[in-house]
Amino acid sequence: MRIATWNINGLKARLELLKLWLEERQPDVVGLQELKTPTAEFPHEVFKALGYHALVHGQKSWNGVAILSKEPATHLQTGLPGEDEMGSRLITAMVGDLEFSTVYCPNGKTLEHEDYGRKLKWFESLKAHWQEKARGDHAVMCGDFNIVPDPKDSWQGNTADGEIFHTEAERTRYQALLGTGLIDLFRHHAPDDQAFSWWDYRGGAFHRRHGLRIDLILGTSPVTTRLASASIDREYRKKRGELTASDHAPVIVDLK
DNA sequence: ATGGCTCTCGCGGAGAGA
Repeated sequence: MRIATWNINGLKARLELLKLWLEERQPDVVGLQELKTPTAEFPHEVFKALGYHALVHGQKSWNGVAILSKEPATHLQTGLPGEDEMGSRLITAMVGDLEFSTVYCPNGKTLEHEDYGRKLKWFESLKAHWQEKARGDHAVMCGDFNIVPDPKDSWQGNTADGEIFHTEAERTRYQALLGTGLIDLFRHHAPDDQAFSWWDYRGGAFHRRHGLRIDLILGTSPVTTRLASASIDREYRKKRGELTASDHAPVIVDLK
């Protein structure tokens, strides 16, 4: 079973590249973030033609998440309880025996901005939500977490510690989420690799390897026993002909 | 030291992203 997460930075802008990627990589389940599209405008027929069902929690202009799956999924949760004012950032479904949740975590903007405190609170809500719900043994939470888990996950290494995305306060909340029983599957598979999932559009960051690993697939312990491989699909961070890329690459995990 | 690019909305230029 192939699962994946991808912040596509606008569904309409990325639709043709997303279709190419689905056809080439053939994931069984995908969490998408930053649709920037209202739920009612989601083009279900485009994905149906490629063999995918979709569950969508959209919004005009910003945010928005969706789950694509080859087999029909059973919807479990739309939106993070108590955090509606933060926008459309969570959707969860059962796909076969796997509980699959995808999240678009708040950015926070700057340490001084009021959104930073809201980001920290949102993570506390996410942890509480994940902890209080009864979970199946096999559960995955994937998405754009907007936190660099470890200095190794930043091109700047530990020199970025203390900056937004790299603060103790953010990392403490991320660790608390893991404390509910989640494991970073890429890191579990490749303990020593430095690999990034996001590169700034500006300044040739991608080619200079100035990136961050902020797009993660977390899984419960039973999921790690099924882990066959984990990778970041850098090829799809590249422009393809006239098709522009997102600033995020897809992350892919294969389960036995 | 700063901004460097791309997206959305909507028709000019601003806000957001990370």
